[in-house]
Amino acid sequence: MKNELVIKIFSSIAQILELQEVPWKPQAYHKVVRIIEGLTEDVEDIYHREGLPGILNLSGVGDNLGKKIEEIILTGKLEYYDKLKKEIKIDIDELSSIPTLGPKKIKYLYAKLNIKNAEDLKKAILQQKLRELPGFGAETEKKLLEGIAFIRSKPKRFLYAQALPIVGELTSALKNLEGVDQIEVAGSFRRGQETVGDLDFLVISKKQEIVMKHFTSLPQVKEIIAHGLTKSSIRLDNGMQVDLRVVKKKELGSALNYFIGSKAHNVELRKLALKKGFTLSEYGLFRHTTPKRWVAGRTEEEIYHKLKMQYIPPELRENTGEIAAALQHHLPKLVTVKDINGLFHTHTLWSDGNSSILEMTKKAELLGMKFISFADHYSTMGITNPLNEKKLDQYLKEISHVQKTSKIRIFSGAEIDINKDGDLVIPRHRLKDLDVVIASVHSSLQMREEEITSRIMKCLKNWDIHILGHPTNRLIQERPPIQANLEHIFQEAKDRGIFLEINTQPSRLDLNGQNIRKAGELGCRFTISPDAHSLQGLETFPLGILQARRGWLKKKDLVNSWNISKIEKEFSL
DNA sequence: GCCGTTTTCGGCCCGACTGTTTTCAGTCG
Repeated sequence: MKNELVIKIFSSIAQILELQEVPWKPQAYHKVVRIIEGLTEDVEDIYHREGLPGILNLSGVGDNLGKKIEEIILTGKLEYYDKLKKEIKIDIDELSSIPTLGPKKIKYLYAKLNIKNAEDLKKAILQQKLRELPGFGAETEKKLLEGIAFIRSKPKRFLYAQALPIVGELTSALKNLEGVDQIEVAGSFRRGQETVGDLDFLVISKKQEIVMKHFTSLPQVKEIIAHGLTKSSIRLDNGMQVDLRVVKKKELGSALNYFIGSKAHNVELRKLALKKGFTLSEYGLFRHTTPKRWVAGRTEEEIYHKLKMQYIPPELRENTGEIAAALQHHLPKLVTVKDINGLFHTHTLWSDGNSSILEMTKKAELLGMKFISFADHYSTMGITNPLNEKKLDQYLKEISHVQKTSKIRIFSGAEIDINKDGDLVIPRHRLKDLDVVIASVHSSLQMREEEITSRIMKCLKNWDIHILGHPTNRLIQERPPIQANLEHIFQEAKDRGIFLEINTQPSRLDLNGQNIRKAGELGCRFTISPDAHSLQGLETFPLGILQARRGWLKKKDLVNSWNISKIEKEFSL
């Protein structure tokens, strides 16, 4: 697990080099950071499999940076970085995290006022020393002071599911405004990223002034960061930044493309455009003539079309091979929410859920599902109010009872703990009583890589299970994934015909898009599993579709899209 | 520091907003 370390060290180096006004090198480091951020596997895994050549294969990585990555993988540090850090006495990471403070100002402030960190800066501002310097004024002091307060109380990134209602709220607040013809959300939210840092909106309007005035005076606005005619930025009460751009109808496609990103995707797309004799900006695709001539930009589709490539869905735009695939017309036809016929992994009052089997079934029906699969806990953890052998019989009886009057197919099942030794905590002969068997790790999450890998492998090899539940056990921004060798696990799951779960609990999203793609390339198949403990919990399943799409999955890769008889056959029912 | 169907040298995405200027540099996305 070295990606984060490489990212941290390289970002820091880039900032130091920017400070030293070294030309071009910072961009090279920044570029590699972007590449690694979008990587579907860890550089350490690549290195162990393919050695240095595998690292050099990454775009933007040449001999020099390749060897530096190798050093970080092998030693956990980088001599060049340690040396650079000694040269500069400044806490560059802290200072450059302050909004509106960049390398030029940091350098100048160090030279003039010996400011080395945020604390020094705060003192200097309170003594009103900055405003005496050319290029600085009272307003700058105020902005920087606010910036320091902001980084000290900096909110984490928001979960996708937390951003979702905010997007809905802001959309309806702006949509009905006089002069707004269309509104679109862009940014990482539009790409379905599991967390979002800020929100980007685009509107088509001829009444820019009115729109911007309304936007910056919404009741949720805590701070106005920028207020212009085409671009404004605000911060909401909850700390989230929201940007709004007003664009012309003719430019909506190119603006959307630009602001949906990712940045890495945009940079590559612009380079590709250049090669083909165009320039691409948020204002359109232009033919390289003098004067340059507008050729596309009303829609995203026409831009990709003019570049002689397939339209690339936002979820794929991470510069991880989608541009090459689109040029060859090899993009997968991604699964959609409409393809989903039913849901796996739901809990009821029989363990730690909040609703009955009947209520959950009705809700699934209301969501347009053709089947639902229950999976109450079979566990040794008392806190989940788990099933035991006796309860299991009653539970199965109630499922059959509800099935009699239900319009949709109900699959029985259980989510069974994988114990420390890699065995399921249920008598083996009882497995045949269940339609769907989910095996999950819930305890001893701290085991070393070899231990936890062989624990899960043993379960996959020796037990007749259908689904491996939340395979990495991570909780976004709360708990890291288990240290298992996922590649081995994915391979075994594939060989044994075991489905991998895409758990759609908002803070799990496990597997995530990157892991899904890796497993999908090995030939694995998947379930969308809301892991619902309530009626509302069932509604989270579209979050899993976003991850599936980010993992390049097609309809047939998700069991949820199959018809009932095919599922029954696959699960030997 | 990287990269190459215009190049192994000479390029490297590009425009809006802000504050402090009075035409622009710095920052950001």
